[in-house]
Amino acid sequence: MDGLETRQLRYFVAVAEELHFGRAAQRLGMAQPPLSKAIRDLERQLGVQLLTRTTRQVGITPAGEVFLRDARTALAAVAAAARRARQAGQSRPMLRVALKADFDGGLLAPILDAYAGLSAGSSAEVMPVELVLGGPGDQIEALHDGRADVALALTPFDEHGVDSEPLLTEPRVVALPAVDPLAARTDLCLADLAGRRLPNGSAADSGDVAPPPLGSAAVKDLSQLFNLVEVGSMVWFLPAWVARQFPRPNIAYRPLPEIPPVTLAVAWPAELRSAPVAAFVRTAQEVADAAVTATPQPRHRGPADADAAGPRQRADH
Amino acid sequence: MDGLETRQLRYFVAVAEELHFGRAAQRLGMAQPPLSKAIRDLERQLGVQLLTRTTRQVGITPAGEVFLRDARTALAAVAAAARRARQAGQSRPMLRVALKADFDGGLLAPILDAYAGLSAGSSAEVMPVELVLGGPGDQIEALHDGRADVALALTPFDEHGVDSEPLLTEPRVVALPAVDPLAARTDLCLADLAGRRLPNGSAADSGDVAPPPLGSAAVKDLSQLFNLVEVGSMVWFLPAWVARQFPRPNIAYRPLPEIPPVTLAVAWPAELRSAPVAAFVRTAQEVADAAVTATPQPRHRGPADADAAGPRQRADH
DNA sequence: TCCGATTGATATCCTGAAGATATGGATGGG
DNA sequence: CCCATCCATATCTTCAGGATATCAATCGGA
Repeated sequence: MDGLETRQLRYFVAVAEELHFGRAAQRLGMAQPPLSKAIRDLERQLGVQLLTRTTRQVGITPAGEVFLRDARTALAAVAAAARRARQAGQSRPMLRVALKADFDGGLLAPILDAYAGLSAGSSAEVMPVELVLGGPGDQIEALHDGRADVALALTPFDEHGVDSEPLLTEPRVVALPAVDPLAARTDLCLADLAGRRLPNGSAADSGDVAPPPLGSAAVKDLSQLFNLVEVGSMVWFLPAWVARQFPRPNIAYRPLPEIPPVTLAVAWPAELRSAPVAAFVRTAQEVADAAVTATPQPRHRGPADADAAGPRQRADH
Repeated sequence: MDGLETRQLRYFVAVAEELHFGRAAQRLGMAQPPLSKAIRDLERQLGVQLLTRTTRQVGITPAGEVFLRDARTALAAVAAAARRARQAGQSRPMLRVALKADFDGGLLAPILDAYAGLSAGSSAEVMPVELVLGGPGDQIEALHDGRADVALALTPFDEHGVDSEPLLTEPRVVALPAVDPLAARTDLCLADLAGRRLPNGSAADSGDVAPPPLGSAAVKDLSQLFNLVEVGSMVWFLPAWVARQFPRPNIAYRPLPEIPPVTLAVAWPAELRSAPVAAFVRTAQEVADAAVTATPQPRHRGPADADAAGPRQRADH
């Protein structure tokens, strides 16, 4: 009676995403008829209609929607099992740390140093670190499908299935072309950005003040982002530490009090808190605490930037 | 390259649990040779040795341990996908509430009433309730594999992958045979129970003061438990509300300050917070609050029990 | 030390299900 | 009204999952 196979889940996800049997079959590297049959068998097995097909169009039922969601997480869980097993089988297992390039708040290097330095004490809970930078999806997704053991991510993110501890909170600044008239002003508000293209694609003059995603998947690293900003095709919201770490002559960073601050957090799969992960998390927290309390604020740029890169705050949970 | 099937996971879990190919094959309803081959193929596919076999004995490697854990959760995720899809496909979808019989703190009936009464307001977020009482594992497991949408459970439980809100906290009492000499005393401590058999199976004279599990899977409901206690073969720790709800002539409930109190909580899968679930959770909290603030303490039994069933406290997170 | 019992591995055969190809039928657009 | 599009049906083929029989290695006991 029971016994769903991941193959069936993969097939359904493909069809549900494409809403087109032909394209889904092509994506799966198979012919269309067996795919149709597989989906029909799946529906019969579940006793539920997942898709509505006319001869011209495929739609998804409410039950199909929930199954699509659950199928995706189940597939991620299976992939995670495989990845973690492979990882655990390595003779030199690595602690895989996922992060978005340049979005570490300047903490990555000291954290890695401190973590490596831990080996003097108890060697068992320290292992070599491997950075997971690219790949599909965000860092949290890398945790879910087993590509990484721990992640540095900017909140807010999807907390489902992960535990996390905040490391540091900073306000966000807006990155403008230096030639932009707004760059001459020190106090900006969201309304001033009317007409400029924002990260979420919509123009700023639409009334939404929702916090724009600053980790849009489309832009892979800061270099690309800086290029877009420099040519004036976009403005962007960035954590203040980025303004501190990456001064650029053609880009002006300005504070924007309306935008809520971001928090950099260390996250790991909720089920899994191995000794090395725990040690890494602890180390990260200690480094972040030290950075907040001990570090004098570096000010390499103009006075406006000093405001933008206001005092670091230890994030409170 | 990739493409792990749930069948492979089921096979591995069986072998890893039995540590015996023959028995595992029997459990899976298949012959031993293909099972051996399947496991070997799995290991080759992962590039990792999961089991150590001599001709006489099967052991599990560290990698196998982590894979076993992940495989179990992946299988639960797949099962959950199937169950929830079936559920969502029903023409009259039900809100399935998992709980342990008689362990609802007396809140179940008022919660259900209040929840049903909600339909007057916004009908969309209320659906008929189905109780999930039995089945393998505990209520949290029922959430994980999709047998239930919400659960009432006693903390502490495994919080991984679930969100929860506490409803009420009460001290625990010990249930003794009325004829037990200790029943004459009003103030007991753990040491007094030396020699009696405790729920976790170990005798009380072993030095552990760890909170004994009061939801041992072995005993399905309170009737069985009461029988065991009445014949003097066991003493048991129970939430104080049980003493209030189920007075028994042959059983004495006595307070035991050393045992930490329990909290009844409402829990749901972390990924899933549908409108009906949210409404149920809210209703449960409101009912619990009302019960704590408004209910006069009913006292049907002797003075000692009154102490045992001390004031209800609203649980603080 | 030897023999039998236990247990996993190997060899060979078979069945069924996954998949391919060819084709039909329904629908929407021009 | 016809053609293009797209899902369903029918039939055939292949191969992987599984069964049976057997071997090989190890442990225990006499």
